[in-house]
Amino acid sequence: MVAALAGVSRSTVSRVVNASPRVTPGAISAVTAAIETLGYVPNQAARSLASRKTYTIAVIIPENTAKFFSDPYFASVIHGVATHLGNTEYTLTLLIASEAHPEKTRRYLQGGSVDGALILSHHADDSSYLQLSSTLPVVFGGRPMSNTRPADAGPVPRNHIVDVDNVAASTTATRYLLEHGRRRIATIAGPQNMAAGFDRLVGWRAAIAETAQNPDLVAFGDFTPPGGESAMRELLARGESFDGIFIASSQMAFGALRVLREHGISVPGDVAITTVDNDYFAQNSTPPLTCIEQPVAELGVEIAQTLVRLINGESVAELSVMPTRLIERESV
Amino acid sequence: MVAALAGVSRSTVSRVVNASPRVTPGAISAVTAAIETLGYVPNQAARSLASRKTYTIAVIIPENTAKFFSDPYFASVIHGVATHLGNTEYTLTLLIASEAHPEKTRRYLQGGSVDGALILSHHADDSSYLQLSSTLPVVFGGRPMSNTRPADAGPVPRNHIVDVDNVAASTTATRYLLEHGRRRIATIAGPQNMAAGFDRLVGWRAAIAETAQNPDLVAFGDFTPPGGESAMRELLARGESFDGIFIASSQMAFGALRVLREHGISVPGDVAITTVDNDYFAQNSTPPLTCIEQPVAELGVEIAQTLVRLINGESVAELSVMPTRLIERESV
DNA sequence: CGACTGGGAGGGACCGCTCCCACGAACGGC
DNA sequence: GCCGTTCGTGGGAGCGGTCCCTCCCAGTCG
Repeated sequence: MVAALAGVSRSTVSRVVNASPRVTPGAISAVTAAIETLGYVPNQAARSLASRKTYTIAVIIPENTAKFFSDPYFASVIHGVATHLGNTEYTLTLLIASEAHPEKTRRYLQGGSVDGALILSHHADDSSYLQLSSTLPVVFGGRPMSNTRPADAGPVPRNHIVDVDNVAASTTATRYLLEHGRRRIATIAGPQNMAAGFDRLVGWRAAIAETAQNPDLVAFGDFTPPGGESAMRELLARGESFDGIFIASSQMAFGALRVLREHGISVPGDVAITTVDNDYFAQNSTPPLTCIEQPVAELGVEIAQTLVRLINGESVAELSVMPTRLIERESV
Repeated sequence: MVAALAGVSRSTVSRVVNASPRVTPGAISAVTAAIETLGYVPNQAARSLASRKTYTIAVIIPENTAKFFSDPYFASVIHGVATHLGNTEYTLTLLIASEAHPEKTRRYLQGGSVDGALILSHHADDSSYLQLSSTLPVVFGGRPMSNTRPADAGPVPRNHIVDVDNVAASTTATRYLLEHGRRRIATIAGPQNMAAGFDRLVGWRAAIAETAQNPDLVAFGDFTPPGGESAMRELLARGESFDGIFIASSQMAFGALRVLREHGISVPGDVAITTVDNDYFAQNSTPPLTCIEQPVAELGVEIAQTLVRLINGESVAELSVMPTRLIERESV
């Protein structure tokens, strides 16, 4: 191996590879030369077996990849994560969790293949991840879902969370409609088994509660354009009129807009819209949408930073809430 | 450890964990019980060090994640890959390649962390991956780019490729416009450093070459909606008229449509459109687009299958070309 | 000039698992 | 009843690193 060619011991090779300060320049150059000619790459398995470190971090993503991938939100957050991790010694890996074979994911995570895990967009359904942090450093991007509800099986370990205040954000977006003279405000809410869906409906309700309106103008979508379409169709089919609507994601808003256009309903003339996520859809629909912007990239950075600190054993705040801001466009 | 609690040797534990047939039912139940009470998860590093297998496969994705994620094509292909791998013992991992620190990716891939790698959408720029297959089983989803050009540094090892015939597909799509009476056919081509972009332009040229048309009605985009927008603006700004256009991706077509609408140019009245990728954009734009459909999920399955066979040392065809088909809609 | 000091290099145990080999018991055939 | 098989099990040698401990040698000081 390398040690023989360089004429030194394995210990010295290890020191050179790990940039230990106490090595003679001569030894360093001999070893690097040997590494070069041999095309040597240290075996990660052996290394992590001995050192109990892998320097890789996993982002766990649900198997139903289509939804995950198509949402610019995740792309941006992951970009933020990757950016931060790029400056560290950690490698980022996205782990596709096969729902049919959860033990594969478990083996990977608990078998020491990674130093820590990131969970974005947690569903109420996969409660397994709530326990993960007792085995492994874990950070949730967005509050995990069961925290709203009583723990069903044993105590849930304290989880580290980086989130935005979805309730406040949607209250703001809904009030904005009211402040601009709209009186009957509907909403298209997201999936109720995800915090972003749940909390944004809570926020809408909070704003509506301050008015005399009957809070029943709700339809549900799955955060995708087709989901927004069918939710809007459902809302229109009910025959109740509304002059403003808060839509829980710009992708749904995009789908909903198509339906409004079909029905000859003008925006913002007949119906004003506010939504969440300042992405391509919000910026480029007709008209461009007034929306709540989340600091997506910063969110990613913060999540990554939190996890790395956790791995290093530093003490980190359990909850970090990032600010949002409202961007005014032509849809109101 | 587990062996002590179960009252057997480590060898027997290993046999049980690896489902070896030659173990007494009694021993099996004793070991599984011990595993259960101890919450034992085998250490992957130790295991892969000893067995030289990791049972994980990486999809390498370029750092500029935004483009990658937002393209439904990748989501579908990866879904296909994940589906196939879900039925095997392999775990799928997406490796975000930090371009600023290529050695991190190299260590991960060549350091024995994975049994094989998948490369989707290879750019001409990252030639490093062309050599990867001499170290590791590798399959390219879509022909790697330098294959068109003379090797610049040493011999390129033979790479396994799963692809669609992009040239034929775009020729078909362009001819379709001609067959429907269009006479001046433009194109919005994709990035020329990617095979999908390059080949689709070649295909368009091939169809145009059969006509008397001057083949200069080309603008370039980056496969995204904004890219399609600016390409269309550029095309219109040139002042040359055209009554048909082949757009190399439906996302670009989506952006281009916005511009046509702005300019009051009707589709298909004034300009007919064909494109590639039967995704949400093609199906839901106004009007819905005639397009070439790629068998995206099947492509993923085929890619995964090929890689697993390669890892198992089976002999596999170096090139597998999947069929495409044209779907007629209202844009022509 | 000898003893002390400290930094660089080597030796070997060990990380947790796999896998080969050897051992012993049970069983069947002659 | 003895020997040859077969099958389950245990023992031990690695896999390729890390890291602690020891050793050696050169430089310094009394």
